[in-house]
Amino acid sequence: MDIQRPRGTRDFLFDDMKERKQVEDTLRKVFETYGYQEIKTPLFEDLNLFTMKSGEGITEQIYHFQDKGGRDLALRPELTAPVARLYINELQKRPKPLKMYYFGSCFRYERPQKGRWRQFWQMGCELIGGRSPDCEAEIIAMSAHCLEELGLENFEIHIGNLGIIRGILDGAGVSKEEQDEIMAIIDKGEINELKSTLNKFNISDKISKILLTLVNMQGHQEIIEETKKIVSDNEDSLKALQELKELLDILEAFGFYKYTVNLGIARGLDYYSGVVFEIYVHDLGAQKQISGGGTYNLIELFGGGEVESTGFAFGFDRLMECVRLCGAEKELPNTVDVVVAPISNDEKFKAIEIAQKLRKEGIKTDVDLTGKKLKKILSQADNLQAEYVIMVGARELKENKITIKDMKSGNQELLLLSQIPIYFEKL
RNA sequence: GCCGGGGUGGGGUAGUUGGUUAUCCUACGGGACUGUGGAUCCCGCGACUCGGGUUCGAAUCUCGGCCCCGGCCCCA
Repeated sequence: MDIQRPRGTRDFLFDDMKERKQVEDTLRKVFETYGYQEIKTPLFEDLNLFTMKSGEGITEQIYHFQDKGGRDLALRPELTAPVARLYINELQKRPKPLKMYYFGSCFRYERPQKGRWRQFWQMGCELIGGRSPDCEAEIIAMSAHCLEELGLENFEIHIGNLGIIRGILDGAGVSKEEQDEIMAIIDKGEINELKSTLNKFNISDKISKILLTLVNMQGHQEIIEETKKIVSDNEDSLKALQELKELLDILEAFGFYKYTVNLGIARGLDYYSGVVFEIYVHDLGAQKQISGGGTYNLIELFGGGEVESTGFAFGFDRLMECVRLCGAEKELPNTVDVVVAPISNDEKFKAIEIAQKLRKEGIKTDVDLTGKKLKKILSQADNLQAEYVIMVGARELKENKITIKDMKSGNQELLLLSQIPIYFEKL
């Protein structure tokens, strides 16, 4: 019987994992320099955690099941809700702001395609209990920092504030449900569908015109002034706009200018409330969004206190795709530094002894225990990109020596057993 | 869930107007070389995605499943 890997999942081989680990370590390092601490939540959670407030879209894509106790559980489709739950369960009384990051896989039952898998990894941060818009600026600047650290350049960071459009809709007396529907269509970017929906909800021509103008607003700081004129008679919108302006100013203090103000971004998940942002890499094709985030009020919805929180996550697999695409990969570390080669079976014990000494010094060492011929061992060592081979043979051992071969130059010399640690001090 | 393109040894491929034993490269194992790698030569290993149909005969035609790729929907 031939058992296949489930659809939409992947096996990662040695080099894949080396590359992924490098990217993971890079992000981890950046997050930690901003004072974020790692957390880990379960792979599955109570189904309600996700169905409650993540919006309709996501519930159809959830892997859910009942365990033997009849509990309705779900493989997590995202990590923001689990982190909010963790906060409410464990961290409510900690001093604020709380900065945390996570790295883990999520699951969605969807049709796989480029940049989309059924098991995928997210790496992101949540900043709970900070002040808006300062924490939003930090999060955005930090995500840009991550991308720069990875050597990526071809990304665009789009920033918007849902409060501007929500303010207009509130002012026009549009219900929460209708608003959500409208926001979903804006997120899609379907102008015609937006027009017909605005019509369907009997929204006045004047308001419709404002909305259609807003969703197309894209640019730099000048957008703020232009938008101010358009929404001048709506206080909530003006307030949201002012907040966005402040965010941009702070962002520039962080040293980041390469942003795009985009009032047309809405985010798929319903729990976002204020500032939202998305990062695109157009070369990726259809699944070009590598990150998204914003400010949300999940914690309140789950029965926690009234706490501002902002978060974002990288689609880790898409990030990997970018790194590959841009040729930004770093050199992969070698598998072993040294291979110890017993010339015959008689030297096997001695070879093991030498290998163990090296390993205890932290040197990546392989020792051949299969009784291969020296020729094969050298070939294998070459394949593993070992820097040195230590040949342990009867001739040398008679004088308490071994032969050490530098695999790059091909040079070799005799060494006393006692000198081996000294020889490798430089490694 | 929908549309389109695919699936041949471990990896990459040739072959598809149906017709002997399915091509080549590479990787791997062994040998030429009894203690010296990345070279050469020889030998070996190993595949038609799965199931049904048409046929004297199917990798090749046909139907369906599975999986992969690109796109839609949706999303990271």
